[in-house]
Amino acid sequence: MSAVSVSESLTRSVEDYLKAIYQLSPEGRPASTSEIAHLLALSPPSVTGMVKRLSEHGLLEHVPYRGVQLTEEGRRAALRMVRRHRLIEAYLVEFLGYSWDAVHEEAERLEHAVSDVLVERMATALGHPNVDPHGDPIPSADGSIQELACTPLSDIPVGETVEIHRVHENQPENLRYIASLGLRPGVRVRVVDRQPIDNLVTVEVGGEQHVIGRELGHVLQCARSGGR
Amino acid sequence: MSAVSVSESLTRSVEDYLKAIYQLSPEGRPASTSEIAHLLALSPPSVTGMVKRLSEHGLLEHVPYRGVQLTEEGRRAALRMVRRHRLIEAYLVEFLGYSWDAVHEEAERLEHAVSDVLVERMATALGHPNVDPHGDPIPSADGSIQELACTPLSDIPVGETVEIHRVHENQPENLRYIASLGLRPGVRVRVVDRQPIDNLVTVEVGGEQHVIGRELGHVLQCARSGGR
DNA sequence: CTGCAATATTAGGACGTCCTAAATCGGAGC
DNA sequence: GCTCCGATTTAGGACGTCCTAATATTGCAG
Repeated sequence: MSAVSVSESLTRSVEDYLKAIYQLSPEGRPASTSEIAHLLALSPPSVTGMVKRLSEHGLLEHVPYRGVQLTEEGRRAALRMVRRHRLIEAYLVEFLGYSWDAVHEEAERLEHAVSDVLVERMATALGHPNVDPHGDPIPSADGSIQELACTPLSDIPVGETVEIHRVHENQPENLRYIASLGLRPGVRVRVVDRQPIDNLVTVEVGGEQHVIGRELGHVLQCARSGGR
Repeated sequence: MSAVSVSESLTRSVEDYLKAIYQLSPEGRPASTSEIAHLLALSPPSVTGMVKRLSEHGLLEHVPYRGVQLTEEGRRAALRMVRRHRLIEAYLVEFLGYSWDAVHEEAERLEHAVSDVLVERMATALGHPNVDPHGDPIPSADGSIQELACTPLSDIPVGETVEIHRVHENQPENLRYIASLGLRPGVRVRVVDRQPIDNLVTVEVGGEQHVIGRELGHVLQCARSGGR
């Protein structure tokens, strides 16, 4: 009844809404109008209006004043966009010399323009990677995604050594700063100190020590279990 | 006064109109409303309306009932799209395993989504080619283009041997047929016969003979000068 | 339990793009 | 030189997306 219609060519706006709602709650918890509006840089009334249209099309469910949830069909469409976005990012870094701070903006436009065929060609050229340059998992073509358990660096106890898995940041400037500290997915860091106020964490990475603030501490998502 | 404004982010539709008008008359002869409407698969009134808007923005000049011509600014914007389109086609064929009949549709969408940076990265990866997979010249980044003199195969006299330079066709089905005859840019063919009625031309290519009709005879653009 | 602040929705409007139907123009043939 | 057909433009309207201003709801604080 709904399986095919995902590919009935959604507009660019619709694709953005679905991806935003998915990103606000991958688990399916309702997302609020204002969260969506903030993420998409739109006014709340615009979101209310679009949400109404999308729920009529069966892509999400809207309980007025209570938020929206993707339907199964909406979730499929959203994951399709996430897959495109992350594969495009990976491709640009691998084959076209992009740095990780520049790929987001480019992918944000390309994800609406590439065909399924092109996406799969890129995936093949890349050897079907599981993660993008920021460590975010790439959903498979059939819509499954494996979110691996991560802990924000802010929550790692002093003395522990962890591996950075994901860097949850899109702003180019911030990404360049993070890279300048030697922090990127796959790097191991040791928490050597924590200040009780402001939750400042001192980490050792590649022989250097850096102080990490609250925001960056949540951007850096780590795997705690020492074993690879 | 107008040099910068080309990059003031034109909409997808506007980009399509400019490219269409350029393609209808690279030399700058006026293009008619109905020609444009036909090429873009729109109704003539839609074209009239858009043309009015574009001429107010200084991208073209419209003399009512007499057709439209691109301004210098409009021509620059159009050539930018042509460059993107043809480089994307070349890239898809070279690096992502596309065949020449599949690239047009993909490039038609991507040309609106890629950044200037990405276009230049692709050009670099390709070694700054002069022509796309159909033999069409790729405008340079500064907007110059070298159209080389071509003669339709239909106009080649019997007995002459020529090299195919360009294949003026977008339809995948037709392109596959053309390829199946061994006809593509760079191939040499000899005209062995011509029927006076219907202008059917018999050519020899790769040891085989094929009869070429009027339409295909104009699709195949050849270099007459025997040299190289 | 009531009232207020925060959040969400409705009302009303703009803009870009497209359409069909109706009017108008321009040139070819008489 | 007039007439008429085809090309073009004007008129009027739909749709998707967005906005601001005004209204409604929710839930918390007192």
